[in-house]
Amino acid sequence: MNTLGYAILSVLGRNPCSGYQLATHLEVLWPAKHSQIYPLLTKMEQNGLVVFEHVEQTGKPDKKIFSITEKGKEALGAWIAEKPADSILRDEFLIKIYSMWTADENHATELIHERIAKLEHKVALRDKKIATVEDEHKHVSSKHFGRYVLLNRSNLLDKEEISWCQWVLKLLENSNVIRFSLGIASAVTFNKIIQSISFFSEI
Amino acid sequence: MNTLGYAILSVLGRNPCSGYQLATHLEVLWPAKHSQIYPLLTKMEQNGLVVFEHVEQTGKPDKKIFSITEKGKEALGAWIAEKPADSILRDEFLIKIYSMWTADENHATELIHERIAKLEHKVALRDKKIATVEDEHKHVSSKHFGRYVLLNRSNLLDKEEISWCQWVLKLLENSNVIRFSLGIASAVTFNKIIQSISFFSEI
DNA sequence: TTAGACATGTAAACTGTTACATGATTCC
DNA sequence: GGAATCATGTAACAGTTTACATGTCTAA
Repeated sequence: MNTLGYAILSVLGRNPCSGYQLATHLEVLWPAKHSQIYPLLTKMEQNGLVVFEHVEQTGKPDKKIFSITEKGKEALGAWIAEKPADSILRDEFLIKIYSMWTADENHATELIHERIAKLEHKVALRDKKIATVEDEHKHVSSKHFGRYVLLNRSNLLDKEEISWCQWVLKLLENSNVIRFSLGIASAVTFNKIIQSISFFSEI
Repeated sequence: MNTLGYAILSVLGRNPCSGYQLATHLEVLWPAKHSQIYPLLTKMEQNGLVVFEHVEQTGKPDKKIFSITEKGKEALGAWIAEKPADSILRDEFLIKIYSMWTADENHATELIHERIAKLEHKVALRDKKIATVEDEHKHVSSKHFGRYVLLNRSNLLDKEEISWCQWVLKLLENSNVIRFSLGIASAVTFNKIIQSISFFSEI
C-alpha cells in the first residue's frame, strides 16, 4: 500500500464516499486524479481494507459508496504510528523566482502579483469553509478536528506567503527608485533608500 | 523538456557545476535524485542546452562541470515567461494529523513536537545560509537575489508553521485540562477554559 | 573501523498524468 | 449551444524512487 491508499483510508474514516467525492476531498491531503483513485480502490477492496455499496441514482450515473473496514482502520492506525516521510514541495513558481532576474527582470512584478491573486483566492475559499465548521467540530473530540486545524494551517501559511510577496515587491520597487533617482540623488538620500530596503529583515 | 530540466538550467545559470552538486542545490527548487539528474544532463547536452568540461581530480573521482549555453538561456527565458503550473505539496504529516484523533489521540502531541523540532532545525540551517549572503547579493541586481528571497520565504513559512503547531498543542492541552477538571470545575471555570481555546482564531 | 562526502552511471519498479471512452443533467 | 458537475473506468506515457554498481579519502 502506498501513501495515497492511507490518504483514502483517512478520508473514508470520517465519511463513506464515492471515488468521485474522494478525488475532491483528497485535494488538501494528497492530490490524486480519478485515474489513480479508481484502480486503487478496487485493489483495496480486494484486500479487505474497504467495502462498497452500489447506489443507484436517477438523472445521475450510479455510484459506489466506499467505507473503511476494521482491517482498514487497523492498517491506518499502524501507518500513522510510523514517522512521516519528509514533505515534498514541487512549485514552478520558485524556479521562476530564482531565475527571474537573470532572464527577464520586468516580468517579475507580474509573476508575483499573479501569485498574490491566487493565494488570496485560495484563502477566501478556505475562509468560507472554516466559517461553516460548527463550534462542536473545533474540538479535539470531533472527528472533524483534523480537517479544521489543517484548513487553518493552509490559510496561515498562504497569508504568510502573501506577506513575503509584498516584501519582494517592495524590494523591486525600491530598486527602481534607486535606478531612476541615481542621477540626481545625494549620498544621504541614497543611504536612506538602502536602509528602507532592509526594513523587513528586522521584524 | 520537463520542469526538472528548467530547474537545472536555473542553477547552472548562476554557477557551472557538476551533477553531484546540482543534486544538492536543487533540493530547495525541485528535489531530484542523482539517478534522474545524470541521464537528463546527458540528454540536455545532446540538445545543446548545456556543455560540460571534464575535470580530473586526485583523491576524488573525476567530475564533469556543466555550464548553460546561449540556447539553454533562451529556452529558460521562454519557459519563465509561461504561467507556472499549480504547486503540489505531498506531506504525510498532514494525513497523519487529519486522522490522528480517530486512530490514536495520545500520539498526536509527540507527532507535533517532532514536527516542530524538524522545522526549527531547518530554520537554523537556513539562518546560517542567510547570514553568509553578502549585502551586495541582497539586491535585485545580483544573480543571487533569487536564492536570497527564497531562503527568506522558506524561513518565514516554516516559522509560521511552528506557530500553528504550538496553537494545535494548546488546543490539545486545553482539552486535557477540561477532561481532568470536569469533575470539580465550576461552570465559570469551564467557560473561561472554553474561551481560552479560541484565543488564536482572533488574531 | 565505519560512516559520510565525493563522484557517475544504469535498470527495474513504482507513482502520477494525460488521453481515451461514455453519457445524462443543469446552469449560463 | 457549450461548459460544468456527476460518475466510473482503462491505456499509454512521463516522472520519480529504489536498488544495483564502483571506488577513494577523511574524520569521528
